[in-house]
Amino acid sequence: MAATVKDVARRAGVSPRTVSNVVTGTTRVADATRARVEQAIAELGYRPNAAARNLRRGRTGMIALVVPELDQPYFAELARATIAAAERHDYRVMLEQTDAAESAERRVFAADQDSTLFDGIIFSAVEIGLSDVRSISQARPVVLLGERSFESAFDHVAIDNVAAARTAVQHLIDLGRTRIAAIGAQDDHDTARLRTLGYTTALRDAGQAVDPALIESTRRFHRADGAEAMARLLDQGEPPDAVFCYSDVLALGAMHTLHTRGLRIPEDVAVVGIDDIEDGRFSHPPLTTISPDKEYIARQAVDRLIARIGDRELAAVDLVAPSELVVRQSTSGTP
Amino acid sequence: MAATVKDVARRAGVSPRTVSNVVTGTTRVADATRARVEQAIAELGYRPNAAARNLRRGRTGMIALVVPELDQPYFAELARATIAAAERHDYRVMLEQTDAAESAERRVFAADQDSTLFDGIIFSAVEIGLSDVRSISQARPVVLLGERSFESAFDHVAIDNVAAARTAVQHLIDLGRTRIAAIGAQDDHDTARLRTLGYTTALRDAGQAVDPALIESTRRFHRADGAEAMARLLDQGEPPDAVFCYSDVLALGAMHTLHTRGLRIPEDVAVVGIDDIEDGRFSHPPLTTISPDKEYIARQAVDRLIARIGDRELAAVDLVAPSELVVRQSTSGTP
DNA sequence: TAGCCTCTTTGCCACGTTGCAAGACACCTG
DNA sequence: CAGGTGTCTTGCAACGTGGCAAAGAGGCTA
Repeated sequence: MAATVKDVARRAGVSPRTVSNVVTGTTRVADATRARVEQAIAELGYRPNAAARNLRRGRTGMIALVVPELDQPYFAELARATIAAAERHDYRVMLEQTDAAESAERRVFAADQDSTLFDGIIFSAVEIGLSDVRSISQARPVVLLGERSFESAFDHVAIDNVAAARTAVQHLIDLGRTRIAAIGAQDDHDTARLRTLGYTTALRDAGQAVDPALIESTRRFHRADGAEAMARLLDQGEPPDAVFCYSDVLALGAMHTLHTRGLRIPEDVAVVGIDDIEDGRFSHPPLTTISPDKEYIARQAVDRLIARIGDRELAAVDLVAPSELVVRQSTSGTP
Repeated sequence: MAATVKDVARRAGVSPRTVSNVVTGTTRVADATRARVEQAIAELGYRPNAAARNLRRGRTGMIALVVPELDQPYFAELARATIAAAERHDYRVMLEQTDAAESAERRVFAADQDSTLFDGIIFSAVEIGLSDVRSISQARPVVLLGERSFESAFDHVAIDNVAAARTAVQHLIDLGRTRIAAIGAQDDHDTARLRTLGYTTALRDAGQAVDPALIESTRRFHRADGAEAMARLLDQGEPPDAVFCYSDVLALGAMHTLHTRGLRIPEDVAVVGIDDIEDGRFSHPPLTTISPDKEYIARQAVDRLIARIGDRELAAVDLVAPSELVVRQSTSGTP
């Protein structure tokens, strides 16, 4: 049986309350007393019981970060940044994976079940619908990451996806490319929709026609999806001379196919992605990408969530995270 | 204020105890009563309070997985598998990052502080020393992942690193390579040491000399470290014709340098890694690697940890996870 | 119809902690 | 030396749940 405040108190010859005062540091304690208590704590190896503390305090000091897949580099990097941001508030982060739409429901439900385990939730899941979020939000504060069509009701942090996509495509246009494909479109995915909008807007602004045959949908955002989409594009009559991928991982998959087919990057096909994951910096060739400020996103999301935990009545805000084009050899040619 | 069992009980016209019986399902409850209680739960949006439940039950249903860096693909994939394995036992996984040796101490300490938050810990951190683990292990069950020189004292799951390294290097020897370099050696890292042992053993068994100049140490296991180590190897007089990297990420970094220097893979330099991360399947060329069974590792670690939570007196076991060579184009030539 | 048995439901209490507010004590000022 | 001030310590109670064992209800057998 682990030692409790009572045991420590007995050993140090003080009341349990004083032990608590020493441990939490909220109240003034005489140096001599503190020393005695600390020694007793050390001797007994006392550790505060988190469950009891949580129960008494009415909060757990934990927030949940819900992502589709932890082993997608973007989310892993985001998770890392989120954990770091939460740490500064003395909060811990519990990671939840939704995997896929179907599974997501189950998970979200599970998260809701054990809800009292978290003080708040950061959702970076794409599959979750408005009603799901709403039902969760009744119970506890929620911050959403990524675009949402129903964003106004909740705190929300994202890059400007239309602008990001436009910038990426404009970069390809500036290189003189005229058959620019897109990989990653998804009708039921808000972020993807905005990126498609940015893509078509950029083309139209440049006076280029939008060819639906050059817009490839993918079921998910995996390397394999990017590879398959690229293969489909190449199997059409006239291949593209550039491709804008809605994520770096898709782009890496697309490049895989291009290599396999013996096409040169960027001479035959230029490739640009979004996310700026580390893989892209070391791929062959290194990947041009739109780099969202993940630290900013994580920090804002955490700060906002914790503010909301403190005051449930705060008005919802939309925060736009910075993002910038990072040009590497997948578009700019071999150095 | 959230609804409690008392509120539900009042509404359903039963005692709080009956509500608890319905929720936990441990005791028989008449169908009519159950229906009434469930309706009241739904109406009030009642959710069990995790803190109170943990306090009463004396366990939290959470385990910690401690890894160096979550955004290293291997650990992200391992985390994913661990979360899935834990889920089958109705356990949740809390992820902790140690980042680096120094930071690790702080984290481990923090984990120990809040110790009662977890029922057990799975350590996949390389920087942690025996004394650290021992101090933690006093408080709660621990399972170690990866090689340890002090393994006998704790439950422990790992691949056979010597055999894995030998297999990888033997593969390069079989291809006729004669100047086989190694990237990733670290004197103070048990896993790295065993891999170096496997490397030298394979060379000696094949009658090849071990050239210390071909063994590159790296401070960490990042892409950049692999890239730099490869550059150092190439800057020496005679370049290697093959390189065995102690992780896929190192290998991807090494390939980056090879591409930059205009060397062909595998014609000029064959590359093999360890970990079988997804990146390697889509790199250019796809990476030959030793594939450890991550699902096995995660499952065994979780099963073992939970068994130990149930019985603290279990004898420590060493479990060897399967691993196999996966040959791709980074060694076998362009298809 | 009494007695026994099984199935349900319940009351009591403790898990370990901390908020609150009062109590104890020493010391200082006038 | 009384009164006051500030510092430090304490007792009490409650957070919400579930283990235990006993009480209650209803039905069946003899």
